[in-house]
Amino acid sequence: MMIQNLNKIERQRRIKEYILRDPFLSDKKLAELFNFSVQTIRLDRLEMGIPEMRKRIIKVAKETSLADQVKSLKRDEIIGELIDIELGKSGIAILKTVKSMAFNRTGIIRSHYIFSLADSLAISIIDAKVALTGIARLRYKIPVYTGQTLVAKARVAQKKGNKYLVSVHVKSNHEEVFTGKLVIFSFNDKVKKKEV
Amino acid sequence: MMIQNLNKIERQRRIKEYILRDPFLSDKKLAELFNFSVQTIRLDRLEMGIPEMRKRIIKVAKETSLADQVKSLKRDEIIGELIDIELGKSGIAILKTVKSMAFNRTGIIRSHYIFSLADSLAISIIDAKVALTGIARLRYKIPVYTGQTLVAKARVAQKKGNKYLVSVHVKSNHEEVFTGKLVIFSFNDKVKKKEV
DNA sequence: CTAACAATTAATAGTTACTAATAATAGGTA
DNA sequence: TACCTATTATTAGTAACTATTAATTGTTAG
Repeated sequence: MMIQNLNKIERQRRIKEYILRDPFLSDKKLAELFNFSVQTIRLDRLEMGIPEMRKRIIKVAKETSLADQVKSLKRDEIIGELIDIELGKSGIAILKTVKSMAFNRTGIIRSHYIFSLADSLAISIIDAKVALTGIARLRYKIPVYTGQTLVAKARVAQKKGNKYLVSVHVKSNHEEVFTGKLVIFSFNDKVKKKEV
Repeated sequence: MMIQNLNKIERQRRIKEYILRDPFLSDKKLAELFNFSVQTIRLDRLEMGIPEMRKRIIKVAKETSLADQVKSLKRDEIIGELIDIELGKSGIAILKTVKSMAFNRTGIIRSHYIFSLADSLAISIIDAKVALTGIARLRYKIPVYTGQTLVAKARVAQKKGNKYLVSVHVKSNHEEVFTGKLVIFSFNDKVKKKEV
């Protein structure tokens, strides 16, 4: 019974994972995968409160069918729009958040979009051919929801040789939602022309 | 016959429109909407080559499903591919870097792509409905160039209530290029059952 | 007027992927 | 031995179909 029980729990854990990764798996397919009967799989699903395949598919479909309209964002749009910049000193960028940047369930913007905004702004204010992020400390203070417009302000706080300390503050409606401190290294690989 | 014919064509045009706008309409619902028999609706669908509701839903779902084999570039370019996961414990994801993720001048992958890989992996191993990044400490150790494949390993290092400390290590060719420590908070908006 | 034809509806059998309930079986444990 | 858990089997019923054949209705050309 002990061994059986453990097996059962382990099996259910794996079934859950499989379904999470591939909601299109029917009970029959799962039964074949795990070499258990269809009935056992069903019992497992019931015990875990996982709905049948067709309902799972409908859920997945609904989550996105409404969303789409707005297609894939161009990568550069992740960066936001540079609205002001003083090379070597500071810069401001804004990003209008859209549905595709958010978790479907909650409408909360995924953290890496905010980091992308901060990071690209920080890099773009460095007055060098090449700038690379070395270390970053990020703090997400308040969740940001789809539709909110983010304003990022970056400032070079310190400079030692080719090492810059840049602080970035992101606000939405005058409320700070994110702060970050980035250590960025600059390199002047070859000839340095005027500017960008 | 002329009038009938026109009606038929008109009806089919409208059915097509309805289905386009709402792929979840079954033949029965369409029959009710148009006040024709289910059989007529079916014939119309067949004549127009429109698949049945369930297939339409599957199509919609697959277009955006994370688990989908045929991955939509946009999303996967950012998130990478989950290749193993043990909910609540650890996970592995890989990301094949491409040109569009890099700076043109140097071919070095922009840091936020690496963070995105790490961050999404960290979030996906949290066994909760909603997980949000709160704090992050990142260290970029070696530049990554276009074409390199990144392997990210995340592990829950600590858990206190709904606060998780997740460490992520990203390697390329067995060389560590990035490490990060993320503090993630989980939320169960709709509590169902307790587990584990 | 009627045979022909299109459009529509009905009827029937078979499919998939289930739910829900009940029963049977194997392998332990107390 | 009686009980218990896990597993498997069986049966009836559901939605939403496919595929086929047949019946009905309406129009119209000869």
